[in-house]
Amino acid sequence: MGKALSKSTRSRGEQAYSLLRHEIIRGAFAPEQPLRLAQLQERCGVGFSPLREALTRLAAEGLVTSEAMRGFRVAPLSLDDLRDTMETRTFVETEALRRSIERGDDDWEGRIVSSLHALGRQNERSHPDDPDSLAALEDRHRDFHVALISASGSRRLEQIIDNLYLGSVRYRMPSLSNLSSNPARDLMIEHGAISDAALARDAPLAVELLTAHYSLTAELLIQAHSDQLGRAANG
Amino acid sequence: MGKALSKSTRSRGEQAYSLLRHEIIRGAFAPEQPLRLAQLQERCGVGFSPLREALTRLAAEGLVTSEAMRGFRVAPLSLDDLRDTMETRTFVETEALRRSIERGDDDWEGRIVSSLHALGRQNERSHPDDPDSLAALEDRHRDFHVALISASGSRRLEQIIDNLYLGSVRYRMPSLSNLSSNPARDLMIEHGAISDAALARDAPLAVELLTAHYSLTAELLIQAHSDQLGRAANG
DNA sequence: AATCAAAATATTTTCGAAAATTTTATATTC
DNA sequence: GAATATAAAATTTTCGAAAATATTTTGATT
Repeated sequence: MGKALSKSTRSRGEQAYSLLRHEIIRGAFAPEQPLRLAQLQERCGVGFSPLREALTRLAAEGLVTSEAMRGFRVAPLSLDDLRDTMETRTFVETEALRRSIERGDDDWEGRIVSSLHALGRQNERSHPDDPDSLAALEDRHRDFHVALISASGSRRLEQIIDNLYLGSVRYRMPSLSNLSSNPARDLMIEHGAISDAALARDAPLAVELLTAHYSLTAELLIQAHSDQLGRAANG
Repeated sequence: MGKALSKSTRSRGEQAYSLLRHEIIRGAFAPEQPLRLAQLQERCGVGFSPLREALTRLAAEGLVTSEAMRGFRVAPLSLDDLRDTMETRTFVETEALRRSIERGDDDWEGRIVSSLHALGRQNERSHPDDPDSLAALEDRHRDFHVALISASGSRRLEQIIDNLYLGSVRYRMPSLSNLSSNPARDLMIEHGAISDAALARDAPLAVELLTAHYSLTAELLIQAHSDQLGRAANG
């Protein structure tokens, strides 16, 4: 049997999936907005079947809602969900961090160091006015947090963390420039401190710093969105 | 066909989804077995499109794997995954239990009492030789554990718990008769003790009992499956 | 004007054939 | 005989029309 290098055959359904995923995360659609097939067909350039598959998958992941015979909508955003998501994230990720500190090997340390470095470089390069660079920064940020917990030894925890990240990233996107330009905050210092504590195998400190990191993020996001969502409800 | 009184319009895709979900949980298909569309089309009585949607959703939930252009398979089972799933379940559910004990109101207590009662009744009624009654028992068992954590106040934790239950139930099904007929174990006493501790708002005790409950279940399942999976690997 | 039913329109959902891809079988070469 | 190319079969994936269902509009009645 020939071990030909597998040509990455991305089906149309997967294309549609990742495109829609991106657009929803980016905030290209309003929350609760109906996602009409005909419209999406034009936008994505694929037929009904792969489109419905993509939407079904996104529904299972929580990015869209579906009602029988009434199609799909963009999943709603709410302050309660934001709070819940960030709290749950903290709860699960701190456990995964503890386990990683316990079990992590040289490769794990390498992943932390290199992802932190990449995050720093992208941070220098990024500019609040350039959406692409901010999206890249968001990706590096994610990579760093994934690296931190990448030695937990639990596939299940990793999956949960991945899904919770997905649930929280939508809240960050619209106001990311706000967050990163917050003068009272130096994200790189926070990340560096977490990284140091993890590499020093100081689990209590690392957990405390990660918790503080997420608490502060949650507070800022809640503040940003309580205005925004409140305005939308009254306007 | 059928009486036209259906207000709840279940689409064919949803029918196919819940049918396949059941069959996979029941163990009607072997792990890693390819799920051929033509075959399933006959079995479920629906066309390609709703079938693929159902499979896509099952894949997102972890019951099925999918590879581009090579279709779907029943998700594999492994000892590592079993261990991981039960450990993660314990970690998440004990937290949800703590919060429920903290926040639970009269309705929460009512749900625990009534679901425990229903579990006891079904337990009397069930017979190891009757698969239907065992499936019903499994459902009542699930209801009880859902009731226990139903005042956590966290939709996210509930979702995670739901998915982890789904990930573990397949390991229990084939050998459920083995488990329930284990002479060294009285499940009703274990459940009663957990219920009592929860209603008495004794969080540490309730958590300890729930942990022990899951640990014992995990041990028995691992024992049962290490034989079975080991045999399959060597034979 | 308000209410209701029926028609008209819009949208989702399903079906089955056609296209694309993988897998298996067959033939060819060295 | 092993390896490789080519053809045939099996299977997945996609498309667009048709069916099923939801939503809006219309028009008649009170």
